[in-house]
Amino acid sequence: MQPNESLHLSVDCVLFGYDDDGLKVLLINQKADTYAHENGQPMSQLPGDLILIEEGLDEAAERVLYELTQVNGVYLKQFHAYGDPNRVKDHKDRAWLRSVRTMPDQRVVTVGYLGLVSLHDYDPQPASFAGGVSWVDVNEVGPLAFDHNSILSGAIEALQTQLESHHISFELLPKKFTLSQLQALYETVLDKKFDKRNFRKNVKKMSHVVPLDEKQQGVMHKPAQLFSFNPDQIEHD
Amino acid sequence: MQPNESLHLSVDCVLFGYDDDGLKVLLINQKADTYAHENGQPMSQLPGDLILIEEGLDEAAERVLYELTQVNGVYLKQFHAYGDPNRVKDHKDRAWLRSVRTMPDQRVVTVGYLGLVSLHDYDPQPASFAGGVSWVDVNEVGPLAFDHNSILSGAIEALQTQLESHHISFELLPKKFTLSQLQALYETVLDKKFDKRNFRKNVKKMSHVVPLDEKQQGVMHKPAQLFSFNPDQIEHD
DNA sequence: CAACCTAAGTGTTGAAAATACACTTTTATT
DNA sequence: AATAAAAGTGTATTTTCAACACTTAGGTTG
Repeated sequence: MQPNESLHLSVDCVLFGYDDDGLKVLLINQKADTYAHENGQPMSQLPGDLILIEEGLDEAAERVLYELTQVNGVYLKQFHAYGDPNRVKDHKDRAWLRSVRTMPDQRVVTVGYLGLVSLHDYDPQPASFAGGVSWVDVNEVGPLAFDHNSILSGAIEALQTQLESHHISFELLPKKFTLSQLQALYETVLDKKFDKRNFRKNVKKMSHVVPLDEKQQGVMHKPAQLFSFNPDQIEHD
Repeated sequence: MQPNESLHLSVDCVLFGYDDDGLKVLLINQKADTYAHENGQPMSQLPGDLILIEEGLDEAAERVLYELTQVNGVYLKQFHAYGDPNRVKDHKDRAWLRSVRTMPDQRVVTVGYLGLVSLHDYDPQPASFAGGVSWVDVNEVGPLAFDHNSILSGAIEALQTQLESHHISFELLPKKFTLSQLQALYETVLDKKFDKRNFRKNVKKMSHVVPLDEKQQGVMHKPAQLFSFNPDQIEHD
């Protein structure tokens, strides 16, 4: 048996929020005087924290997300573990770590969680106990703390591969949505265009997308049929 | 900041080995007097161990696999982290843990790695420092230590989803293989039948499967054309 | 209230891919 | 020379995918 030591384990949540404006990710902004870039810009990071000693991983991700965003019961799934021994040893991160951790030099392995919410009718007012919080367009995310840029990349990749296979698009849409919204979501996440008529043909084959007796209101064009997602109808392979 | 404590982190390797006989998984068998089921049968488990304090996750998986199997340089990829707080607290596992760990009551989170080898021309002579080692058909695996049955299930699922998308079938085949072998591999792993002619049509489209100037020898039927895998030819999406 | 603006909604056709299916060939063995 | 065993090969049909443009409904404007 080799020598070994304990280490810390954290979860980091990549919470994606979607609205007609695009795909956003929830970031925490620290105060500039405690945690900043070389140029003085305040540091941003993914919401994450150490797990408690008697807590499962999924449980920890749920708790951390709740503590930081007041959001409960959203789709949340593990996608990858990040364990580079130096991932929390970068100079830029040291001062802040010393200010919040009792053992700032301890190695930390983190498990990345992918979360999805609709910014429409499920608008979380993220309330962090430390620092501000903001939704940032995924294409406009600057340098983040630790290895959070890699974690974000990993999450985007996981989102893309799972979007089609795992029926998770609905987690990002309001409860009632139009087919155009669904198409726009696919186009945003997968970063490619779809043909409107072909797209709608495919949706008609999905038994879990059900038309409602209701139309869009207050738009200055032909109002669209509203649809909703029926989770009971998901056909499992 | 919540109270928190350190914990242990391990890697567990699900090393799949394939030959004409089917898909196998490498298990470690403990001695019956130190680690056994209620009925006295010796306990089996996946090869895994605690990671060292200055070691990355991939690095740890490689090392642990090497120490237990003498196999180096095989395909090895993280697929899931398992962190149930009670995953090493089961009665059946306690005695053994106490015999090998300095802190047997410490919580252990483990990261599962999926490994692939060909049992043909890459036959590892697994040499474990503790207990025997054996290849077991994936359909004949009995109850394992800890939560290793779940980990194995997770690995099989990951293998199935990645087989087609990640060009990993070749990790399981000998360097030179026939199309019938390739087809049998697909049928075994995905547990479904393919039509011979259609299967071969699809393979012809894969530019990374290249025919050799060589035929099978010593078989009492028409000898098959041999193929090999050219890693340079993989078309990346 | 008529003209206009905007996005919704709708079918067909040709190309490509997937499926279903059975006989001939080559080698080793007897 | 006959036999056994798996290798190897082509075509016709069905299904899926891809490309493409006009009409409709409601709101706003003049």
